[in-house]
Amino acid sequence: MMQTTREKILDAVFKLVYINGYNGTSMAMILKECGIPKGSLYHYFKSKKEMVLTVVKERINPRMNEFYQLDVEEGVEGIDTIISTLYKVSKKELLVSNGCPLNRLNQEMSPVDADFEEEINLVYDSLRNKILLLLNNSSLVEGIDAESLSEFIIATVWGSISLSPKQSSQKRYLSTIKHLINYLKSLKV
Amino acid sequence: MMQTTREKILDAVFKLVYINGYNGTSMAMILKECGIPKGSLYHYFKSKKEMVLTVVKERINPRMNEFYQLDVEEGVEGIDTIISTLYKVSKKELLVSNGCPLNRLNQEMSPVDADFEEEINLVYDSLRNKILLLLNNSSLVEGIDAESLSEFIIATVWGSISLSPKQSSQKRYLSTIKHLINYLKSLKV
DNA sequence: TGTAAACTAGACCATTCAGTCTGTTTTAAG
DNA sequence: CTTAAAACAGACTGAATGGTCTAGTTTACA
Repeated sequence: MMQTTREKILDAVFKLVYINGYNGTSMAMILKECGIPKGSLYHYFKSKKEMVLTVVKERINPRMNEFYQLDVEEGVEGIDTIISTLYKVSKKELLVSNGCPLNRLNQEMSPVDADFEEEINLVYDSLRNKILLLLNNSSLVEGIDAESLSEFIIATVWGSISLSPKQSSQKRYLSTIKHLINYLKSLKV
Repeated sequence: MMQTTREKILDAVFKLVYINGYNGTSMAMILKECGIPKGSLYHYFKSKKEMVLTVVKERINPRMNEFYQLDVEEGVEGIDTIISTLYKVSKKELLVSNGCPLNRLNQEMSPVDADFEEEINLVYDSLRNKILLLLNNSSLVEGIDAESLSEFIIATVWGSISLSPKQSSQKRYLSTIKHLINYLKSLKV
């Protein structure tokens, strides 16, 4: 199936912003990457900002949901779904190469632009809520607050991915995740 | 004591880059912030890049060491020093407001510039090595690898700080750190 | 006090930036 | 076939970018 102009643009923007960040990516770079003239691009998006926000919605958000498959399964303890997802994710190389695209943009844009903050938090919240749902569907040892635990899980995964983005080896990342899994297992009743 | 021109520049750069990132901070902004004319500034630093790298060395690095006081204490289990430092750090508000300045710059610049990557990794490594030293000075339950545990600690703390930098409340951050402390305590023999 | 070096000062420069403008071509509907 | 809208195309614009240049001023020391 042939890719539409709009899709070509979004793919190029995702790729370049993932590597160079928002301010590090110029319109000229984007135009060159997707080989589409300026007039066409501005036909689809009214500004650079709107374009990148669209990438968050239509590229990064689905990607996050694809990576972190965290839906409630019949007859499976929620926390076991989380653990097995963590295992699976730790095997996927591409995620680690430049850190988490959402987190990267979050660091750069959220402190400086409320629209980005809002859009990025939507993705983050949906992820956290899925984890929360799974945790509430589990029997945990007493005194464990599911909400703060869901934050902890996300914080640790994101922290692992974002540590020294360029050279962080798969192995290093994996051994970090093992500690998280280790901790989660200790919370099962 | 009076502040030198060079110090004024570094302070302004630290502040602005912390908020806006590297590419989001222009020379014009820096000049305005510190009220120093261009010619003077370029007398001290030959380029924007050199200037920001100097900020990493002379502002961010000492700041990290000041925040994370992780030196070996006589007669104290290393892991207890880590735990009490985590407690202390979680009470310091300023760190959380815009995330960790080192991590922020890391996310933006490391994938794109080898000099930044190197300089930032120096700070990160010194922190990790301190933690490693403390862990090696502790009795941990069997099967725990101190090296990967030190990575895990940093990943979790950085992840906690960087999650939704703007609005992440102190409370939320604190409850995340509690899980880390909880885990660390479970590893004491 | 003479003088070289350190520092201050800001006008100026080429380049790049995001975004606009004015057309041309293609598509789809009647 | 006609026609209006959607899409393509790229030259052009004003503002902002990092950095240079040529001065003037202060400092430190001989």
